[in-house]
Amino acid sequence: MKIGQATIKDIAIELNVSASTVSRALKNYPGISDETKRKVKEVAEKLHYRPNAIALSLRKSRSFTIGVIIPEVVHFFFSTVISGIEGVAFSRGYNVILTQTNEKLAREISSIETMLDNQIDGILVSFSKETTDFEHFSKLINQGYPIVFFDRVPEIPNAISVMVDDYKGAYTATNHLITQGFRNIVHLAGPKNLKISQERIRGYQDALIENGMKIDPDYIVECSIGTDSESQKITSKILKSLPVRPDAFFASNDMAAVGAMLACKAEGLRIPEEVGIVGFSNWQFCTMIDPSLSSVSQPGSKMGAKATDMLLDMIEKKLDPNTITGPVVLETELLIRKSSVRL
Amino acid sequence: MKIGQATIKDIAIELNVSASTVSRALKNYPGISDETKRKVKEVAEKLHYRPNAIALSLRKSRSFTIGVIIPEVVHFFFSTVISGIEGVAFSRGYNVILTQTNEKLAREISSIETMLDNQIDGILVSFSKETTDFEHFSKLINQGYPIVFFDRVPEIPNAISVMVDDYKGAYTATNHLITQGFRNIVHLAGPKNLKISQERIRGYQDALIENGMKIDPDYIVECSIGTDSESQKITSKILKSLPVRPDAFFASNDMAAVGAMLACKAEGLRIPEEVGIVGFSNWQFCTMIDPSLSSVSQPGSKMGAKATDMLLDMIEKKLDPNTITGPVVLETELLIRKSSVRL
DNA sequence: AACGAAACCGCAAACGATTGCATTGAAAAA
DNA sequence: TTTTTCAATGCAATCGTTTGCGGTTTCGTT
Repeated sequence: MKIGQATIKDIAIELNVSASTVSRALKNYPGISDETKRKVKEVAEKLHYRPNAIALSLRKSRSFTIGVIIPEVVHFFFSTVISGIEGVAFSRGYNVILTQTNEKLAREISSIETMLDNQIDGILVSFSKETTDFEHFSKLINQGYPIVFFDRVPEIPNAISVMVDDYKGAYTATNHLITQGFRNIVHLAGPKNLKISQERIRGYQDALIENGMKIDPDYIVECSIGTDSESQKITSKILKSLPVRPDAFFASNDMAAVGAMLACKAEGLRIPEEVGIVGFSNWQFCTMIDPSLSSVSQPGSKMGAKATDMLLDMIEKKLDPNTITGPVVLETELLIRKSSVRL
Repeated sequence: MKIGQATIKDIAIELNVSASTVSRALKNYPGISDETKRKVKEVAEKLHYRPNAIALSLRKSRSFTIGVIIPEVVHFFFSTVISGIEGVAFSRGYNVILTQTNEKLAREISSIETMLDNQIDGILVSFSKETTDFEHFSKLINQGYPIVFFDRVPEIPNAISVMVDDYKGAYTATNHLITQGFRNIVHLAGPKNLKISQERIRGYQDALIENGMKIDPDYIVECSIGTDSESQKITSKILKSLPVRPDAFFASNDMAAVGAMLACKAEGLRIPEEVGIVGFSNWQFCTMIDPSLSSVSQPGSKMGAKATDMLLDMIEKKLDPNTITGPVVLETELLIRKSSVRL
C-alpha cells in the first residue's frame, strides 16, 4: 500500500483498464458499461480513493477556493463576517484562504499576489486603512476577476460591494439621542478617509439639522485608532475643553463608546441621567457593561454570507457583474439599552 | 496578450529556448549561461511572470498551505489564536485555510478530508466539543502527517500539542480569591469532557485543599454552552439553592463570569464587597465592565504562533515529532482587577 | 456472410512546472 | 587533426486528472 492517497491510476491498474475509463466511470459518463462503473466504484471505495484537488485545479484552472482579505481578525465585527463567509463557502463546496493585512497596504498587495498565484477563484476584500489608491483592485476588476468588497468599499467603477447602511444607522442613533432630550451631542468619528466614517458623520449631521440643531465641527472628533483607551483620553479632554459640556456621545464604534463611558464615569457624570451614549457595531460586551450600551447593530454574519453568495455566483457565472448597479446595502438596527434612555 | 498569467512556456517561446532552460535560469541553476539567465529574467519581468503555485503543488506534493480547524471564529480567544497563526504562516511563506466546525464532529471530519484532498502540508486543530473519538486524528498522526493541536488537545499517543497551563491558572485564580477572604467559592466549569475544563477544575480543587478547605461537588457547576445568559440563569438559581450562599465565583470563561456578575447584581449583591468574581481568558471587555473583571489571561496569539512554528518545523523536517515528549505549555497570567479585590 | 452502427474503451495531449538524462557544440588537450 | 572535456541547452517523463478523437468489439440487420 502506497503512502498517501490512491490515485486514478491505482484503480486503473487494479482493474486493468485505462485511467480515462476510471475517470469517466467515476463521473458516470455515458459510454461506460454499468458493469465497469460498478467495479471501478467498488475499487475506488476499497482504496479510499479521493480525487486530488490540486490536479483538478491545474486542469480546470479552478481551485474551489476563495480568498478573504481583512484588516484584523481580532475584531468582533470582522470575526462575525468571517463566520458568515466560512458558512456559505463551506456549504457551497469552497475553501477559504484567510489573510489579515493589519491595516498595511503592502500586505494587502502581497496577499493578492499570492492568492492569484494559487488560482484562487475569487476574492473578498475589506481594505486597509492605509489604502487610498485602488489600482491593485481595479486592475483585477477590469480583467474580469471576481472580487466583492464588503464593509469598507472603494469608490471605483464596476466594483461589486456589500455594505451596511451606515448613514441611516448613524442618523437613527443620533435622532434617538435627540429624542431623549440630549442637546450637545459629540460624534466620535472613525478614520475620515474611510467611506463608512464619512457616512456615519453625514447621518449624524443630518439628524441634527432635521431637528433644527446646528452642526459644530468641534463636536466631531476623530478617533483614528479605535481603541477604548484612545477615546477615553480624547473624551476626558473634550469634557473640559469644549465651551458647552457635551451631554451625549455617539461613537462610530463600540470601543470608542466604552472609552467615552469610562471617561464620563471618571468625571463623576452619571449615565444616562447626565450623559447619553450610543455605540456602533453591537459588540458582545454591550449587554455586559453597566449601564448596558445602546448600539447600532451591523449584520456582520449576514454581510459575510451575502458577499460570499454574490462572489460565488459571479464565479459560477450565475451572476453578471454588469447587471449590478450599486452596492448592496444591508439594514442596521438600533438596539436601545440603558446608556441612552433617560425618559 | 493572453488572459491570465504568463507561463514559463511563454517566456520560452519569446526567447526561442526550452521550458527547462527558463525554469533553470529563473532558479539560478548552474549550467545556464549568465547571458541566458539575464535575458530570461528580463522577459519574465516584462511579462509579469509569476510561477503557478498549483502546478508546483502538484509536482512537489506540497502546497505551502496549512489548514486551521477551529470550533468558532466568533470567539475572542480563538480570534487571537488565528491572528497568531496567520502572522507566522505569512512570514514563513504559507497560506492559511480556515474552517470552523461550529462544535460539530461531522464538520470536523469533512474539513479534514477536503484539506487532505487539497494537499495541505499540515493541520492545526482545536477540536469540537462533540469530539470524543480521535480516530480521525490518530490515523493521520500514524501516517506521519503533520498535525499540531492547540488549546483543546487530545490524549492520544504521539500527538503534538500546545496548551496553556490551565491547572496553574485556575489554581492561582482560586488561591487569589481565598487570599481575599472569600470562603464559599463556586466554580462555573466548562464542558467536562474537555481536558481544559478538567484541568481548571483540578486547579480549583487543589487550591481549596491546600488552603485547608473542603471540596463540595455542589459548588462545581457545569456551564456547557458558555454564554453569559446561560451562566446568569445558573448563577441566580445557585444563589438561592445552595445551603450556604456562595461569596465568590471562579468561572472557566469570561462570558460565564459576566453572567454570574449580572446575576449577583440582580440579587442586589455588591461586587467585590459581598461577592468576588474571577474569569478566564481575559477578553477585551474585562476592563470595560464595572467593576472591571479579574481574569486569567491566555496568551492566544502566542499560542497560535508557537503551534504554527512547530507545525512548519515539522513540515520542513526541522523538527522530529519523536523528539517531543509532552505538550508545550504556555504560562497564564492572573490579571487582578476590581471584581475580586476587597482588601 | 457482410455491413453498419452502437457501445465501450484506450491513446495521448493538456494544465504548468521540475529534473534526470541525453545532446550539442566548441574549446582544450593530445 | 583527432580526441577529450565540459559548459550550455533540450528532451521527455512526471505529478493526477480530464477529454477529444479514434479504435475495437459486439450485435443486429439484411
